[in-house]
Amino acid sequence: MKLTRAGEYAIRCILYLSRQNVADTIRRHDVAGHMDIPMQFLSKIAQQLAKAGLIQITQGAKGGYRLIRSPEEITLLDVIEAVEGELVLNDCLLEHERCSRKGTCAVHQVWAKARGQLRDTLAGVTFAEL
Amino acid sequence: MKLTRAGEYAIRCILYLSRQNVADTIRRHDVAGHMDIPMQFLSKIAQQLAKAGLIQITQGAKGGYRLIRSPEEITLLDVIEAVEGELVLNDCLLEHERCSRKGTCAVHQVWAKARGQLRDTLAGVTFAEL
DNA sequence: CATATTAAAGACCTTTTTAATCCTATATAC
DNA sequence: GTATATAGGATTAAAAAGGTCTTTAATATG
Repeated sequence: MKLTRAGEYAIRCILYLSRQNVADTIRRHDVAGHMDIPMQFLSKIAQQLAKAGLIQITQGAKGGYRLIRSPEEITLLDVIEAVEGELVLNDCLLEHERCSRKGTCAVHQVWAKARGQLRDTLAGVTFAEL
Repeated sequence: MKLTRAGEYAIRCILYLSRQNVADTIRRHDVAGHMDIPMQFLSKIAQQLAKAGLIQITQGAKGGYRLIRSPEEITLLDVIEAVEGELVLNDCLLEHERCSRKGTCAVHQVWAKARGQLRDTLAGVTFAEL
C-alpha cells in the first residue's frame, strides 16, 4: 500500500528535469547526484519514463535526459504509472472474473471509489506546480 | 500500492462474522471454509484483529471468533489498519526528519492529501453496510 | 478428572518483489 | 578513432508476502 523506491526516484528525476532549463539534456550523473538516486538504477527508471513518452534519452558524449512534455503537461500520476504500471489498490479490481462471480460485492464499490479518488488527486498535480 | 492478502482475508473474516448472528462464536474452521482463507493463516490474522479490539477469540471446544464491536462500529479502515498497520502511501510521510530537512516539499502536501482522502473513504464505510 | 475439540504461538519455509549492481554493447561529440 | 555516456541483459541480495508445521494451551462435556 505504498509507493516503491523506483516510483519515488522517478518523481525526483522528473522534478529535477523540470527545474532545469527544460530544453537542455541533463546528464544522468547530475540527476543521480543531485537527487540522491543510484546511477544504474536511474538508468532503468529513465528507460521506463522514456517508454512512457515523458523523457527523451540521448546516448553518447553530452548525452542524458530531456523532458519531452512540458512540466505543465506531466502529472504525478503519469510518472507513477510509468514506472509502477496502472495504479490499483487491491486485487479485487484486477481479477474481474473472480470478483464478479461473487455477485454484487459492496467492498468492490468502495475500492473502486478509493482508487478513483487517489488517481484524480495524483492526476490533478503537475510538475509545473511542484 | 496494493492491499495485501492478509488485509483482504481480514476483511472477509469480519464480513463473515458480521453476517452471522453477531453474538455467536464462530469456529475458525467455518470462517476459513466459507471465505476461502487458509486456516493457519487466518489464525495469525485473527490474532491481530483481536489485538486491535475487533474480535474476541475463545480457545477450546466450541471456541472460535466473535465480534466485540457491532458491525455498525467497524469500518474498513479499522480492519485494514489492524493487520497492515497505519495506512501510509509513501515513505516521505513516515520519515519526517528526512523530508522536513528538505524544506517545504510540495510533493509531500499531495501525498498527505491523498492519504487523508483514502483514509476518509475507508473510514466512511462500516460492515453494517457491506 | 479424562478426553475430545479447538485455537495460540513460534519456528520455519517458499515465492515474489524490491532494490539494486555488474558487465558488455552501443551511440554520439569532437 | 577516441573519450564520453547511456542502454540493456544478467545477476544478486535483502526484504516482504504468504503460508505451513509443530508443539502448547484452553475449554466443554461426559
